[in-house]
Amino acid sequence: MPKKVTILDVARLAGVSRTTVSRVLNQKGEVDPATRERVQRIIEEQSFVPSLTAAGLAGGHSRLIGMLVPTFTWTMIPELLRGIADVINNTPYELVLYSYNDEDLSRDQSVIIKRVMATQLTAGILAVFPGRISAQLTRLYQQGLPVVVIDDQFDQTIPWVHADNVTGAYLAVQHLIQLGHRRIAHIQGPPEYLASHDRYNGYRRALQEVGITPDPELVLTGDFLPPSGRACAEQLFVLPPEKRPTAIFAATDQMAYGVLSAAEEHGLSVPGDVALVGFDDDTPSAHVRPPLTTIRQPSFEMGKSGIELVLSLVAASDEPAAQQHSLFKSTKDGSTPVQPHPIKPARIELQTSLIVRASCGSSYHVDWQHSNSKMGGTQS
Amino acid sequence: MPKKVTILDVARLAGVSRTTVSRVLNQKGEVDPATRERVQRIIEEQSFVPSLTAAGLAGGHSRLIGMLVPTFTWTMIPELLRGIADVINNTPYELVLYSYNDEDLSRDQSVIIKRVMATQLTAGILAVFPGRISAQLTRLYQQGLPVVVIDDQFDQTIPWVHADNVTGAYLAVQHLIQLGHRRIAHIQGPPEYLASHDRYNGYRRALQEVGITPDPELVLTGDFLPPSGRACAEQLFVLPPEKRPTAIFAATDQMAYGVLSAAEEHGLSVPGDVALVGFDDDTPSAHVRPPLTTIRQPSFEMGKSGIELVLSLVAASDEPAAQQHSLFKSTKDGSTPVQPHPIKPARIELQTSLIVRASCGSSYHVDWQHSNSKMGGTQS
DNA sequence: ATACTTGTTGGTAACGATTCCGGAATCGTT
DNA sequence: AACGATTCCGGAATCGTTACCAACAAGTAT
Repeated sequence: MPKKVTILDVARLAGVSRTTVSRVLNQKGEVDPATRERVQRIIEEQSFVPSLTAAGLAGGHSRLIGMLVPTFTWTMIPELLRGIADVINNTPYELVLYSYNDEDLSRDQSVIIKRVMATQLTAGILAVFPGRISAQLTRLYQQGLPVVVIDDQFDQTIPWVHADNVTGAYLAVQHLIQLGHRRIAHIQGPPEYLASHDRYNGYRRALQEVGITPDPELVLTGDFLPPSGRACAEQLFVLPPEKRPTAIFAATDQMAYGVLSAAEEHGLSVPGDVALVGFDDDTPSAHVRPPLTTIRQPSFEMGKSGIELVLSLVAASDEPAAQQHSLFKSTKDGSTPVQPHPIKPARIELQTSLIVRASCGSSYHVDWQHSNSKMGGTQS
Repeated sequence: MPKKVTILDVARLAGVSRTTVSRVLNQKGEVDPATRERVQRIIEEQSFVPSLTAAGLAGGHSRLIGMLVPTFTWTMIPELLRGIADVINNTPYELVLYSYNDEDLSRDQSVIIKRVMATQLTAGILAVFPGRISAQLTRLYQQGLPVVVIDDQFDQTIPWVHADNVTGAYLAVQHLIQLGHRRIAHIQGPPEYLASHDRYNGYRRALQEVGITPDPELVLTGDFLPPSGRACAEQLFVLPPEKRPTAIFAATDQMAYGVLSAAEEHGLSVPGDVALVGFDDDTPSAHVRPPLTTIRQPSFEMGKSGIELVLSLVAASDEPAAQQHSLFKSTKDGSTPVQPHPIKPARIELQTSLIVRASCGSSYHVDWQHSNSKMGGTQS
């Protein structure tokens, strides 16, 4: 049980001043290789870890990255977290979790943002699927706080990381077209999320490419969850036979599960009577009956890229401290000019890939290798 | 954009010293109602929020709660987080996320613990499904850090919150027995997790209660995930007919999905040829074919109770600051005596409930209402 | 040899809040 | 009118670290 060893203790043991220890800690300034070595050994021996708290206070910058996560349960969040943790664990940074309820929009949103702002606790923000909240994030970003958004953004200002939803949806629908389907329905997600639009657009593009005009009657809106998928499917199944779709592209696997239930109830076979393709490649999708053809997103990589981007922005706003400081040292001469990020918005787009299983009625031999994916592959 | 208002600014505006402001902030000491009022108004006007960093440094205690989460994807984690966030959002505390990889045990474990210890960043720890790491947590707890464990603990020292896995499993198996099954197999989880043992014990108990001796050949071990469930099921399905089980109780829904796959491949019908019951009530379980009978855990409540317990422990170790301080003020007179928590270990057990669907072959009318659950109920 | 770099190091003042302790104001008693 | 008690408030030290600036040694140019 280490009895709280401080930087001063290390300094004493190494026979130097705490300034020097601090220097080797932050690899700033010149330190004689010999002393650096010595200090580092002592640090190791004492298993000394500088107090984040004190460092934050003194240095004016914190080692904490805020992570905004909606309580709304996206299935890919756990995988995303894995990617994020993977990176964070190799840095001196820690994650602060801000969870907010995306449902009751009015209250929670500004409260959370205020909390993030006010405590001045974090050096940067990684927002996962911000949905409606993303407007508020823009404000934060413009005030100089490094912010990165994962997967959801309408205006084009904040750095972001996202999967190529358009192409993913395009691949899915193209696949159905190649299997001979012409009346293809789409169950889209709520309009608050960019992903909903992107997937819809991919759907449109694939149809239009082969000269099919999208039929508005075949495009329904769900909320990403199974019950809504079931409800939409029921609407489709009661259409007169000539108007009924022969295939359905659901914007999430979860909604596809709902479609499966509805089909069973209506005595329709999948893929015999209707083909079905989902989106997300949730774990259970390989195990439902029939196994679900779907689009896989590189969740792990998205998390990884996202946090790396935040970290690089934070680092960048530390280096050119000269100008950036104007943000915090409120000069007495009146208004402190807000200094936006000089870095151009970084956008990282990751690729999606088609996973062919039984629910689309494919013989598993369709030529889909020309997809732009590196991860393609049928799985058990 | 608040230009970083400090406690000193508030003090000036209110015409008092920062000491007084601090007092109204922490409701310590006596402050004249009038001045308190005035100060509070200024605080409100300036939307001043004290810096957690500075407060932590000065006060010796932090407003951060560490949350240990394995990267291993438990399906109930999102729901658990919701419960935790729900509570935290109404307190001045924030969550720090420590994610660790439960797979490569040797390295990550001590690293994480060291990190938690060393940075002295958090006032308490909430550990979710710690599995193998739980021994290390005991050490932390004994050193005086408030620690609460959710769902996993072998020695009986740390406060914990858990679902009643034994009774859950008991209910599941009892239900199968009531349906007439006698040869009931169990696919259990890895021995590192307490839940695996508990569920196995519930299984045993239900069998023994009706005079059936558990057949070791019918108890297999998986790793909670679908492929392992499939592998175990295959082992069972190749048994000679007279030894083959007529029902399977899988320790997780995910493994049950694997069983479903295996059954299909072997041309066995569920529940016709084998009945199946899972555990966890994952979202997709209502949508697989056939819908899965399972045991539901109150994940949300578990999260809620867990964080509340941590918070109360933290509060308790703040109040009687006198003795507790001996922990941190390492006296010169030699060894600092370690002061264990005076509070008796709190244990909170939440109830589980049987969700009857089609996979067990029940007609949905079995009398299972005598379960100890308040949440019972068949769902679509 | 002197002055001037260059490279290293130490001293000291922040950072923003809490906490201990002593002093002033208020009040009721004798 | 004076006194202690009680309430309320301010001064100054402190937490562990970083930032800034001055100081010192050694090496090089003059």
